[in-house]
Amino acid sequence: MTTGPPREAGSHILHVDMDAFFASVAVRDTPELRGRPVIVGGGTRGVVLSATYEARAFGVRSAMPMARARRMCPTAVVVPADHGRYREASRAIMGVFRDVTPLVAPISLDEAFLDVSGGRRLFGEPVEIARGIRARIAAEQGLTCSVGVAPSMFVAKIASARCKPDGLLAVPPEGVLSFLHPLPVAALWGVGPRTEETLTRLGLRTIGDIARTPADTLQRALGRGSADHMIALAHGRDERRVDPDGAEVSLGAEETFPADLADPERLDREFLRLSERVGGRLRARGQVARNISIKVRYADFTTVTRARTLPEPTDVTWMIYRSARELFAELRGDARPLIRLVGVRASRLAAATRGGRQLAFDERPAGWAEVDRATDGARGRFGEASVRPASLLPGRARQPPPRAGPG
DNA sequence: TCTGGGGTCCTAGGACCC
DNA sequence: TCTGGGGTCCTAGGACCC
Repeated sequence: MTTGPPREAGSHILHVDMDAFFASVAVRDTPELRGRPVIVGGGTRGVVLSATYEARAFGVRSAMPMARARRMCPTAVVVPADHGRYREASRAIMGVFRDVTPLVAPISLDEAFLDVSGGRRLFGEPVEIARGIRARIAAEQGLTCSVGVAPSMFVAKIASARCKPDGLLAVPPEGVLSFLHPLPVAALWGVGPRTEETLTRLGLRTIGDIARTPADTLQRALGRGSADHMIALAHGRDERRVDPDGAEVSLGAEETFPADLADPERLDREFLRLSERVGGRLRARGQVARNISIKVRYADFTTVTRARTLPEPTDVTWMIYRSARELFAELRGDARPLIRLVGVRASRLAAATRGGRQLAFDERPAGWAEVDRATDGARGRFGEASVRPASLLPGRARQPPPRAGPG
């Protein structure tokens, strides 16, 4: 999408990022937690999903294994995630954004880019808009956020990160290079630990160092695509526009087991369960997938993926499951026995259309699609737990999944 | 320290076609 | 009979983000 005014006219981009979002929602809803180190996360093999600044003072960070986080901060209050609450707060926050511009591109539940170039006459200068958003979110949600204001998305993103928590930082067009160049390379969006290490080996520590490095040196180290992209950013160039309706590329479900699994029947049931989730979500969104992939993570954490392109796109649980189990069966030959995680993903998504399908005779899509419709309908009326395939029912664990369609 | 679950994007290499 | 080159589709792996 290329909505919005041309770059030359001067874009005004906001990046709004909630502060310690999950943990802040927990503290807001449970006032006794205020001022204490709070960690959202858990599970036997969980990681930290969010931590208050009081917990971060002990070194606790997002994505850190919970066991390590508890050791670093034994006094922390650990609370389980409550995604319903986060979604609710997120909807309200995104609503505040959309009150000032239709050009809102959510990045996650707690983060979005806003193009406010067109709203200046109505809502004032970008910094005023940013102040207004922060005030409304504080008043209506009892939550703080940080906002970066800049001529481009990536500078706005870096700016919001540099003023956390509860901050506001505006970078004017003429200040972009002097803002960027002293920053460490890892501040660039897309530079993670690996790329940082590569850049460090080249003696490049700051974004300014990248800007001063010959292109071919970076291209040899990082590949042409990444190098050119990084050089453009280091010079403050970012052509991306705020795209309010970016289409999803894929959709998946995965699960890490409390203990590693070897039992083929249990693994098979997991693939069925995950296929159900993926199929249900596809159907709820009115989409079909052309490609199905599985992911298997072994006890030693090595991870493999296998994918297959379907002859026809599908949203039928049985088709997804059948692909998944075939891919897994092909993997079993050289697989290590203990498995930590399995996942199912649907990609190459498109809008579902009625009719016009040509499928092999033995695939019986109509029958299975009807099963899905009945299942989805019952779920809608009676809740998620009301309908499960027979092989997922308690006491039926040993029954193999069906091999052919109904009817 | 023992590593979630949701994703996106990029690269390399092979198959295949002209 | 010692081996082109471009384009497209596909898969696997990996880096990265929240």
